[in-house]
Amino acid sequence: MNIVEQVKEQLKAEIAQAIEKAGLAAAGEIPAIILETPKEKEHGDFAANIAMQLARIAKKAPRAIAEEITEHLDKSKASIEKMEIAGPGFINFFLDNGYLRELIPAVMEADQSYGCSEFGNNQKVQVEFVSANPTGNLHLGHARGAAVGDSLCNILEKAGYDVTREYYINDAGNQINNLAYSVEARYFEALGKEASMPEDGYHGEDVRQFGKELADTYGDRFIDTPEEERLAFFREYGLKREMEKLKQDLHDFHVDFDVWFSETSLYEEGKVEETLQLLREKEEVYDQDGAVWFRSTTYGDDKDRVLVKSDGSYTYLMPDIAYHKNKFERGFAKVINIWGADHHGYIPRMQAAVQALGYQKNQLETQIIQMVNLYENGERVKMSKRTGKAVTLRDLMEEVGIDATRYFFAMRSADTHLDFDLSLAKSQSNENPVYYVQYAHARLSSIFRQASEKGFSFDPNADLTPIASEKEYDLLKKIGEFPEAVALAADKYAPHRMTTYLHELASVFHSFYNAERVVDPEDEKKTKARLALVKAVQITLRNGMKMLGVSAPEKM
RNA sequence: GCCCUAGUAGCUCAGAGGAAGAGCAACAGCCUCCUAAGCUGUAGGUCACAGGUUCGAAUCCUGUCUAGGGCGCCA
Repeated sequence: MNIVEQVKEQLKAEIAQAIEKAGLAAAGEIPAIILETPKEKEHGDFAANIAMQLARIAKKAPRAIAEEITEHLDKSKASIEKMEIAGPGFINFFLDNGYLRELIPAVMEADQSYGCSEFGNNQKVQVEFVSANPTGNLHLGHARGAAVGDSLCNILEKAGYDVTREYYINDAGNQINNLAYSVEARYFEALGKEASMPEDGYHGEDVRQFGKELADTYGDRFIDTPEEERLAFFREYGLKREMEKLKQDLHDFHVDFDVWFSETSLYEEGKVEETLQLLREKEEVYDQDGAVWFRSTTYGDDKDRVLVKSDGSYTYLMPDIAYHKNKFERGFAKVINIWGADHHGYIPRMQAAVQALGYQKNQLETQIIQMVNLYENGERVKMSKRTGKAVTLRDLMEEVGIDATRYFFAMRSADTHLDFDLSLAKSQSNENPVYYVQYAHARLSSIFRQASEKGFSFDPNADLTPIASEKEYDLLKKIGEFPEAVALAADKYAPHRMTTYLHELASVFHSFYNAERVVDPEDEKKTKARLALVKAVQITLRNGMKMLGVSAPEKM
């Protein structure tokens, strides 16, 4: 708990005591006291709505209650400077903000771990995200999922969870057979032979490239090999190359996984069969029309779902249930899936499956990444997956850059449709929100360069008493909110709360920067104190940007 | 038809019981001074609509309208 939270707790305790002393309510009747940080400056440093909440218990008008609370409050104990009753019965507290200075050494001490909290109690959490089929390039939707997923993982880690990042490789289904056929077709094509793409083939440039590679390396060697053998080779080759590409693209996007989980491994280890057997024993499945059905309606799904088709093969759901069983067996208290919007109808059946396996419904959390529409110069950019004509993650990184792409995706709540404005993201101007935050960091760095040029050395033990202006306190308040902001973002699975926070922090800093001078050769004492303050800002900003996978430039 | 998302300033979006918010765009100012990719100020709103719950609703409930998406023995 940092000093801001301590002061808040103290103030809450004093309010509770005042309520008792005034005889407004007995100790057991007092509702949880909430202190808000008002948006408006005129509403003080903290505001309490307790008087309104007590209206019914005390059977008095809220403003009268507020009056009595303030009369019985021990101002000396909670560094209260002034109290005002406002609106329907808010009590606005104006504090002596000197205590905020204590944040500076605390932030410097914590350094890279500033922002961490015990919120997650070291609970084991698994986040599965991206998990795109290894059959082509990562497109816009995957890019959004990667940015949101990775940022969420960083946030969860900072909030005190033990996080595993996982990618589920769909390397067992039909789509891999189609990949093999597609590679084959491109291979023949590269050799100048007649070749036709399968109905559901993959038309991407990458697959064409693989065909060329194979033709260059092996010549016409595969033309006479038996089809089965040839396809097996192409399948392996295609999968290997696709995975290399995926990993590289994601890595370059600053997204790395702890576990790459192969669907095939579930089959090889008999996990799929084992899971089906378990469901049968638990009488969660039944046979009908030659197929095996999962009674998902027991757990609120619209209809029962087929697990084994009448031709004996599994549906997609079956290995996926086995996969989730495996997740929980690895000891994760919570499993978070980040899925594309096209999977959203799939949530109820997966939740049903988790319950059928004997786990709690809320142990599985599914976040949906909504659709991304691309705009350029005000025009909607049309994309077609079939022809492989789609904007890829790689395109975005090259055209827009990693920082802007990651920031843009992290900026909006994930479960709403996103209009991605390419022109805006590419523009090197103040219209682009990512620069606002980065510029703040560059300015901070510049201050330290200037300071050292002018002979000031940064002193972590500087006397901080010169820090006393409103702008400085505003900065410190914002810095003090950081761990709470991280924990809240973790609690709501909402990375976009971090971009909001960083924007606010940058804004308070820019405002301070314009109003006050840090490096002042005339006043060494003040300069040293402010350098320490500004160092705390820099640490906070940098930690936040790192969570979003955005770089913190020294110069711009 | 059923289910999910959304509808808040001109535009893009936060806010999810407590005092209507940000960025961009518009308008008016600010660089002899640590980076003007910045700052300061002005203007801009029936929070889609109608009911309900509450001391209090953009926020919760019910219904309606509009937009997008999902509803396979595909993955």
